[in-house]
Amino acid sequence: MKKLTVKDIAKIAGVSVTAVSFVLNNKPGVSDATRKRVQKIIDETDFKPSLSSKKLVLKQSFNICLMMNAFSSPFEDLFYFEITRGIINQSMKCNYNVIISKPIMSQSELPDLIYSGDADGIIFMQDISPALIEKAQATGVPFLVVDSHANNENVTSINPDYKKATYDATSYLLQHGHTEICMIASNVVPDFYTQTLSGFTDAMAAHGICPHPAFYNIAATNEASAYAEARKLLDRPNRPSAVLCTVDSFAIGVMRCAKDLHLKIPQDVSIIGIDDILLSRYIEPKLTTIGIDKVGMGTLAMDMIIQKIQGKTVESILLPMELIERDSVKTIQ
Amino acid sequence: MKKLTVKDIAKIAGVSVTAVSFVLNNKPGVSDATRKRVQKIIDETDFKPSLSSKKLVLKQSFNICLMMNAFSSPFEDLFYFEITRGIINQSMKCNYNVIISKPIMSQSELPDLIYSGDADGIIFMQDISPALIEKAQATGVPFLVVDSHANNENVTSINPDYKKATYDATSYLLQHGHTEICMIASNVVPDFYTQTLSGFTDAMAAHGICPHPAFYNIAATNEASAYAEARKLLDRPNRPSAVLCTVDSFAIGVMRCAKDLHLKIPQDVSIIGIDDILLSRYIEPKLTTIGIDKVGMGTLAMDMIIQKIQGKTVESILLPMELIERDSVKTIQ
DNA sequence: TTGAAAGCGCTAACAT
DNA sequence: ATGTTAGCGCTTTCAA
Repeated sequence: MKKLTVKDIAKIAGVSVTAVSFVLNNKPGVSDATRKRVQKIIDETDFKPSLSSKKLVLKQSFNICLMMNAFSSPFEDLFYFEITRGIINQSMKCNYNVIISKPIMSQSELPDLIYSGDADGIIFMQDISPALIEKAQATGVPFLVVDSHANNENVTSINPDYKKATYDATSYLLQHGHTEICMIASNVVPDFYTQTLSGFTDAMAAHGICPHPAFYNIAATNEASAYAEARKLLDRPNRPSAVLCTVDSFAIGVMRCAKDLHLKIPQDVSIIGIDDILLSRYIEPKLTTIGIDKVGMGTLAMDMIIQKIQGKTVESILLPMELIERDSVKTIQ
Repeated sequence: MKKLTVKDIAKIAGVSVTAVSFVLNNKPGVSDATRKRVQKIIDETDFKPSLSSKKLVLKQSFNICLMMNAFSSPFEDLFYFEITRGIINQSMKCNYNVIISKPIMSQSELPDLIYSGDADGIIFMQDISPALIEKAQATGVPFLVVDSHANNENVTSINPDYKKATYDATSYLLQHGHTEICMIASNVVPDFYTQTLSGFTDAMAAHGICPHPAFYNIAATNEASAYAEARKLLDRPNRPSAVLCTVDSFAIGVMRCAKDLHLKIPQDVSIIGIDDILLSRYIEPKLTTIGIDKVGMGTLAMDMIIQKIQGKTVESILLPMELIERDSVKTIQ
């Protein structure tokens, strides 16, 4: 059976295509009687108007491009995966599609679909290069950044409050009697590094402790390098009593290392992370960490990008994180 | 600056729109000289043709709809999440977009985008109801099912060989000296239940063992119910020496239960799963399981749906699974 | 309230 | 090889 068009419906109903269009889009300009009659035909024939043509004439795609960083896509990274779930769930409610893409040519170029007018808005995930921001701005397509770790005045962003999270994690450790605390931070994104660093030193200072740089000048990029750093840190007599990881995946590396060194967690070392990825509650012992509602972040991102598309001004937002107490930190006397 | 169109390019280059269209689509019909000249203008102006209009005239959307059953269970998601990664990666290479959606109104209705001609093909993930299959067939949009757990003649599907997987898991246990083996199976999908059941009993029979129905008439639906079943199973003197779970997430529930009962794994109970989800290699002890290349499954799904879209006939495929030996099974004398 | 008709920006059949 | 032109299926202006 041939696919029906507005023309067909108009013919069947004995009205003009204009009337059909008005009925389809709930617009005034048709009498109640006509509207009912047309609606009946639409229902009976189960007619769904073609989206392609609507998009063409409206110059809207009803697509949101979700741009992931080349290295950690939502489907490689459990943290972003949960945010993505929120984005997609919300997109369905808003009648938008989300198209997952990534920058081409080493992150400095937007994909064609942006230039082809096939996206009404862009959600960037994770840190974004200044070059990419510039390109995005040049297109005029509304965009925002989720978890950029940075605070750029010119860019609408949704960020967890990592500084406070680190402050809280450190305070938690201090409250449990730890003073020999090491921090393994991620230094891939400078802003993130700065935020976590000051969160850490501030909390230590609040307890009158000025940590030795060797205790916090420790950077990792992933689980493996966190393992390597932990090795240097833990494999000696005067090891710290606690290690704070600014990313849960690092904490998982540190835990693996501790086990390999036959150190018991938390009896021999306490470990705390930040992020609360899915794994954290399943590893042994369950990881104490600072978490955030990631699905909610995604929902928020979708709502905000739609606001921007509608031309409203949208403010950047800093989201609070919360301590999730599990089994990887012990109190020391 | 106004968005350029083929007309503009044609005017600038002093040729017809046909020439521009041919150049854009690498089609014959223009002289080399013209092609070069037009291409130069295209490059200089950084012109990208509108996709909406192309889609309208070609009656193609270049979208693949990925239909997921549930966004609920994080465990199930972990399995499909890796398949999705394969699908999306491959879609980018093929210049298709994947739009993630789910059936509306309690799984019996396809989303509007299918009826609006906004998807060239559908990939269903997980089991699919006969009603939904019928609806999909009625639309005429090519589709296939990934991990349907079933073998429907009329539906192109990609399935892991769960029967053989269960057979292998059981054999592995038997080879390690276990005879008192319990199986916790998933009974939400009848076909899956049947396959795993026969895999189990066949392997037992091959070793001359006819297991008591109480040892395999055990069904669960998720981690929590697997925990509950394990409780009944393990909390008694004559408990089995090994339990086989037809889904890794069940195994995780069983492990949690064993720990709560102060049973050591694998010293007191051996546990084996099927699926090899991301968690399985991180829990303690690392779960021995039967795995499959899930990203590869996704890649394959994308390739197959494109074949179908191109009108080629595509055969259903049964994929082999492989034993992944880790730490949750011990040898008994 | 209604309908005719002009596009939206492409592709491709057809004429030159 | 090149240009003219008729759609694709909608929305919306304008006239009736």
